[in-house]
Order: sequence, then C-alpha cells, then structure tokens
Amino acid sequence: METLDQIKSQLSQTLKNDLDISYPPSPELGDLSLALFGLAKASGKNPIELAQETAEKLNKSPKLKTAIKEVRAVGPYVNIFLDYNSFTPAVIKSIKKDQDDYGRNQSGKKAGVMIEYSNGNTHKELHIGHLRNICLGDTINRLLDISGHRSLPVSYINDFGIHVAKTLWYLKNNQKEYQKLIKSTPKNRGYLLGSAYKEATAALAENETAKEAVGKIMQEIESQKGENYQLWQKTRDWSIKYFQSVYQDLGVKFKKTFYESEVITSGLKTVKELVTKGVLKKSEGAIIADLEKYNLGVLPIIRSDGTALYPVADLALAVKKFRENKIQESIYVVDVRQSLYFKQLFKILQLMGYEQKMTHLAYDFVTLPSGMMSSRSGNVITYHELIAQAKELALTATKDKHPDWSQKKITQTASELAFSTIKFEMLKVSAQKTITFDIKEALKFDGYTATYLQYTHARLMSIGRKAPRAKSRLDYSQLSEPQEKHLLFRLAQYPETIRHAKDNYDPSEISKYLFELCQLANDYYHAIPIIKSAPKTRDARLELIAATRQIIKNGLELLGIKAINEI
RNA sequence: GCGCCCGUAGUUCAAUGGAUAGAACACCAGCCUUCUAAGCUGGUUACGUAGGUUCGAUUCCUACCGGGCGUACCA
Repeated sequence: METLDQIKSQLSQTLKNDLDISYPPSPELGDLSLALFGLAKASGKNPIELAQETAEKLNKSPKLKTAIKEVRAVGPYVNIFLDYNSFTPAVIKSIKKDQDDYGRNQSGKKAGVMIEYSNGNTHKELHIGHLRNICLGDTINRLLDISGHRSLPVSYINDFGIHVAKTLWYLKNNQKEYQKLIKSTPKNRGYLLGSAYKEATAALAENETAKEAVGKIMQEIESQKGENYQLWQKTRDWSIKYFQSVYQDLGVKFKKTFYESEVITSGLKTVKELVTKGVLKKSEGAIIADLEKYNLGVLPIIRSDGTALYPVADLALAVKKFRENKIQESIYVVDVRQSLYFKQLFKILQLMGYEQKMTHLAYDFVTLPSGMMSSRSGNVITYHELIAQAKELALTATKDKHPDWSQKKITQTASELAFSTIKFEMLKVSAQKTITFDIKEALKFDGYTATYLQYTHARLMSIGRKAPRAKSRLDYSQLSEPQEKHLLFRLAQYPETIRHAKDNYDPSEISKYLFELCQLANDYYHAIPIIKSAPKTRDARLELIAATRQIIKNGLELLGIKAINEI
C-alpha cells in the first residue's frame, strides 16, 4: 500500500536514475508516464527500444509488484497503470488518518523564516492592491508553516511619512471633517481617515503656500511634542485599529508588528556608521549607496536637506529583524515595482555582513479595466467598498436560494462567501501576472470561483449528513468506476501540489488544483449515485467522498479560506 | 538609452522541453418525481513576428513589434 510519493521514489530506485515521472495526457493511457528521449540519447539507444526494455524491467520488478498493475511501452513512452487495489486504500487511509493535518510535512526542517507583508500606510486607505499583498503573504506563510518551517509572519506599518503630515494639515484646516471622524465608530475611522488623505492631496495640489505648513507639522511630529504630535498619536491609532479589524476579518495573524516611527532613530544611527565604514557616502549633498560596481545603480538614502528617505527605516528594520530573531531567511512581500530597490537593499545588508537569505517576493499589481489604479485620480477600488459590494451580492444570492434560512445564517454564510470570493480572486492568478480586476466579473458566483469550490464542498458535506453509517467492512475494490479512479488519483496529487506551490511561492497552483478536483467531484456526483448504491459500494463511495471533502477543506485553508458546510 | 516583466480563443487565465495547447466567462442547445441546478452534458474560436538550439519549442536563445514597470533625493 503505497502513496504516490512512495511509488515514484520506488520507480526512481528501480530504474536507478532520475527520470522525470510525469502524467500522460489522458487517463486512458495510464496513471504515470516516462518519456525516454533523454535517456535514449545519453545511452545512444533508440528510444522506442529503450521504452520496451524499461517496461519489461518494471513489469518484472518484484518491488513494484504490489503498486503497479501494468507497464506498457507506447512508442518512446512508458506508461504505468497503478494497481488500485492497493493504491485506493493507501490514498484514502492516509487522508483519513491525518485529516485537517493532511499535507503537513517536515521538509522545512524547522528553519526560521520571517515573512513581512501587508505593509499599510497609516492615514491612507487600504485598496485591492493591499488585499493581493495580504492574501499572498498569508498563503505563503501558511505554506511555510505546513512545510515544517518556523514561520514568523510580521507586518510593517509606515506611520511616519509625508502623507501623515498632509492628512493632519487637512484635518486642522477642516474642522468639520475632523469632527465627523471623532463622532464615527472606531471601525469606520480608519477608512474615513483615508478619504481625508485623498482630500488632502487634492487640496494641497492647489495650495503652494501650504507646503511649508505641512513641513512644520512633519517636524513637530518628529520632535514628539506639541499639539500636532498628539493629533498624530490619536489618528495613527485609528488607522492601526482599522488595520487590526481588517486582519481579523481576513483571518490573518501577525506575530509582530513594526512601525517606521520606532526604527527611524536607530536607522539614522546606522546610516552614520555606514558612512564611516565607507558602505555609504556623501554625494551632491545627499547620502547615497553607490552600487554601480554591482550593476545596481545608486540608491539615495538621505536627502540633501538632511531628511530621511525610505531605506533608512528599512535598513534599521532589517538589522532589528536579524538581531532579535533566529532566522535563516527573510522574505519581503512587496510589489514588483520595487525589485531594483530590494536588490539594492539586500546588497547593502550583505556589505554590512548579513549572510541570511533575503528574498523579495514580488507580485504584479492589480489594475482596473480602466487602467492603472491611482488614488490621486480616484481610479481605485478600496478594500472597504469591495467588501461591502461582495457582501451585498452574496447576501442577495443566499437569500434567494434559501428563503427558509434564519437571518443570522444568511448573513453569516454570505459574509463567508464574500471573503472566499475576493481572496480566491487574488490567489488564482500567478504572482508575476497583473490582475485586471473587473469587479463585476470578480464577484460572480459561478465558473472558476471560490463559490464553485464552496458549493462542491457543501454538496459533499450534505451527502455525508444524509448517508447512513457504514455497517459493512470497507471494501475499496468497490471503487471501480473511471470517475472514481480519476478523483482518487487527483487526491493523491495533493501533497506534491502544495510542495510545488511552496517551492515556487505560488498559491495559484493550489487554486487550480482545487478547481480541477472539484470538477472531477461534480462529474462524479452527477454520474454515480452514492447513497442509493448497494450498501457495500455505498460505504466505499462515502469514504471517497469524505476524503475529497477533506482535501477541499485543507486546500482552502491554505488559501486562508474557511470551507463552508452549507451554502 | 539601459534593465526587469508580460503578449495563447471575443474576454479573463492554464499548460516540469514531450503524446490531440486546456479551463472559465460570454453565446447557442439540452438535463431537476434521484444524494444542494451557485451544478452537469454538448457545440464555435487561439500560441505577436522572424530566425536559432533540439529527435521534439507555447516553453530555452537572439532580433523585431506591441503593452506595463523601474532607472539619485516618491514609497
């Protein structure tokens, strides 16, 4: 009784080489296949003859006798048919044994990995770009964890930039707006503050003289005293609370949160030291990192007027991360626009002597059909409005479908469905591709969507609830329909799917896998009766259904999506 | 100018260098006295261009065309 991984490793051992074991294009050809072109060339043999020899060898191997039913040479390919008498129980039993923990492995060997994501700016709104960042970071974190790493998810909040001073300037000059904020609920203040920032940039664009006032506010915040400093503390807190409520809604948990305001002082100190050491230097009145000889250009660190640029905080933060935590890798989930910046930052850190692995996990942006998002032009979908729309649509659909449900159940289900939908939209496209976000398309509930997966899960749950308890001794040989074999084989591929997704930092592989699994499950559901089949067959089918349900649940969990039992 | 990413069906996306390039949406035609029709079945349509490497290229390399991003004081 071997699982897929075990069978593959046995094949490699028997053949004594690292042949790529792949899957034939159609299941009628077999379960596994080997292409022998490469090997044939290396040994100077004809691939067709070599395929025949290999097939013969595998057919004779006593080690593979229980796992493999038949091996056929088809032209230059060797196609392998597994023996489902042993394969089926192996797969189902391993899923049944580990349940919610199925898929967990120790490949990470407890190596510490810090992953920084989310990275909101206080006083600004969260938009769908941030949502992609959070969903991606959260899933990678879950993948690190399930792969046996000691993962350390952290967020870094920029509470200190010029955007803060601008917002404060606006509030001071618009008491009405300020009072509106004071009076609103804690949960709403955060995004209302973001709208204030939008207003502020608009107002400042037409007001040249105000720039000086903004600069003064900035200085006052830095000096840590005075009226504006207090206003900063208060409004900063609104944003932070807002972020926390968003994380809670999304089910995202951080082990630590860093703030720019907390690292900036030590950053300035670090910069001074680095200038002395010659890692950084003065140029044209500014302090820069000259990385020309590494082909990485120049990175400005401190402006010629003496004020700090972004890298100051980032350097200090990196130092803090390495000093305070035993980590072997530090991952930054930040959009692709900052690829050069991170190469520069990592090079400086290397020059400072840090040897840990540093990874910039870059993802492409979320754009709208009308073009790039830009908060200045108002061409942006905020997190707040996206969730509101998703919830509303889900509520209507759920109400229509289940008029008999209680209000509470409808609201609860609709909310879960709404979060599933938007998260899945963020995670079904590979990270290096732009997401063209069409809100109407994205909030649909059919096709390649989270709802399809949830619906499939709910259907299978429903069968489980209605089915009588198994009485007979389980006989897996009852699962002989082609649909059953296809479904089972797909279940067996779950471990390698999550391994692959983790290695490539690519959640979309899991999304795709789950969708295809659900297609097979629905296909099965329609073609084969479960509950009404003969008891012995029924009991075996119910086992397959239960295993499928478990994998859907576990896969969704990795995407940060809670499987719904009834929709 | 230089660097990075992307060009696949009307649209949005898939495809470890391998067998007949797959889905979803949209459109058309069917399927509920059977386990949730938010489902299933069937139908139409595609690798930007030109070379090269290879037994074999959507995949690797080069050039070009088209789109996006970055490139010293934004973050």
